[in-house]
Formats: sequence, structure tokens, C-alpha cells
Amino acid sequence: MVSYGLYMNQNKAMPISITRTYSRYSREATLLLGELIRVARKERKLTAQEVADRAGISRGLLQRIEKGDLKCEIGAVFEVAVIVGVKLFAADETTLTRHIRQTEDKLSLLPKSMRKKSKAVHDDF
Amino acid sequence: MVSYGLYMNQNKAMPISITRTYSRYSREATLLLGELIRVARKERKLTAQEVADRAGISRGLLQRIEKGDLKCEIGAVFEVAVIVGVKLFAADETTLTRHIRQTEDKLSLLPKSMRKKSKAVHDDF
DNA sequence: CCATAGTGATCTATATATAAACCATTTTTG
DNA sequence: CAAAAATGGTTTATATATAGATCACTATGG
Repeated sequence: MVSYGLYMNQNKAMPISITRTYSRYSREATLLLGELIRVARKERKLTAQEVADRAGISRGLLQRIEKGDLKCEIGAVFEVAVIVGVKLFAADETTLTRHIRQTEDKLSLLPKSMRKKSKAVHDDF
Repeated sequence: MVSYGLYMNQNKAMPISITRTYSRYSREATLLLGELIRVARKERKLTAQEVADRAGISRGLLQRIEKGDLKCEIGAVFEVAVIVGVKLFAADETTLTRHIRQTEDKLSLLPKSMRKKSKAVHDDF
């Protein structure tokens, strides 16, 4: 959860203390992915520095990824996963592309906006 | 790839222009995840604002996630995925925990460091 | 045993991801 | 059709993720 609030500057509300909360599932999924990456890296006998170099990231960031840090950018995590051979979605590239097309087709059939019949109900009192 | 370079301050090399490159697989995996999220959200008839609120993120960030932006933090992406019901790893929480334990066991059997016998090899001949 | 590669941690400075506030457009409802 | 709601862009200011440099420690291989 991000707390936004009282810190006003230039007449705008600015973030004060960002403290996100994550569900257990998210935390565990990220942790598992990180551990799978570390296992795969070691099984392939690659050093942290090698993988970091290949992914174009720093060794420190790789460490955080392998530890399941939730604040790493998803691109870096996925890139490392690919490099050490951890398949995301358990699908190869062709399958992935096909899935994307299918999903886009599905998306085009759904309504563009999700109107809530909230009804502010003319509560004027 | 991150270019670090010439911008010197306080005797330290600082980043100039960060321009990462991503593999096609990473890009497609992230895109697919985003699209799956959008489809799931619409199927459940949730507005972008609702999901953003529940995930504790801004609507703008949710938009980027659904568009497959590689620079979003993985925690935010996974959290949204959970909220709209996109399963990561196709496993429930208990299974996930078990997998984590198994992976940690596996990890403990692997060598702690991956010494390269780099060896300048005493090639003196 | 010893040299050294690998790991893990901390620190610093910046690039940038993020939230909020707008605005324009599209879509839905009545 | 009109109003309301949702979406999808912007732009702006800051919190923070990141890279790199160190340092201490571990563990590997000779």
C-alpha cells in the first residue's frame, strides 16, 4: 500500500512514505522465481558476474533478484530468467507469440470499459 | 544494456544514459502477462481504478503493467496478477511453498561458489 | 595450506519509476 | 442524444532502484 498525503509542494500532493504491502502469494512467487534462477545458474556453473554481465545488470541487482526482492524491475528479472534457462509460462517463443495473439483476440471481444452502475444517486443532502 | 561512463562526479563513474536491451522472449512474456491481466480484469468486470486501488498502485502504473512495460517492479505486477486471478506458476500457495522448500534443498546441494578455472594457464611455451 | 575467485554486504550519487493532476477521447447508460 | 464514467494520454515532482566501488568473508583448487 502506498501512503500519499500531507506533504504539499507546489499545491500538489506528493508521496511521503512509500510502503507497499504484498500478498503472500506475490512474495512467494517472486521468491520461488529467484530461487529457481539461482539453482539454474549454479547448475549451469555460471558465476553471478557472468550472468549479470550477460543480462546487462549489476551483480548487486542479480543478488536481489535471486533473493526474491519484489522491487526489481520485471524486465531485469525475466531477462535473467531467460539467460539461465528458467522458462516463464513454460512456453517457448513461438507458443508465447501464439498465446499473445489469442489473448488479444479475446480482449477485442470484451467491452472497452467497465462501467460501474455506481450511481452517485443524487445524494445531495 | 546499461552504459556507464564519462560523467564523473566526486571521482566516481556515474550512469549517463540507461538503455537496457531485452530479449524478445522477455518482451513477449511481459506483454503476455500484461494482456492476461487485462483480459482477466475485464472478464471480472473490474475497472482499472478498482484494481489499482486494491493493489495499492496508481492507475497509470496499472496501465503500463497491462501494456507489458518491462520497467515496472515485479512486486506490483505480481500483485495485480493475483488480484485479477492470473495464477503465476499455475500453483496455489501451498504448492508454491512446497516448491520453495524443494528448491532450497536443491540449492543446498550445489556448490556455494562457481570457481572458474580461469587460470591464465601458465601458457609459457 | 595458500592464493584467489566468488559471494554478500554496505555506501553514494544519479536515472528513473511512480503518483497525482490534467485533458481528450471513447464508451456506456439512461 | 446527453451525461457520466472509463480509458488513455500527457506533464511534473519526488522517492527510490540501480550501478559501481569497496570491503570482509567464504570456499575452491592447486
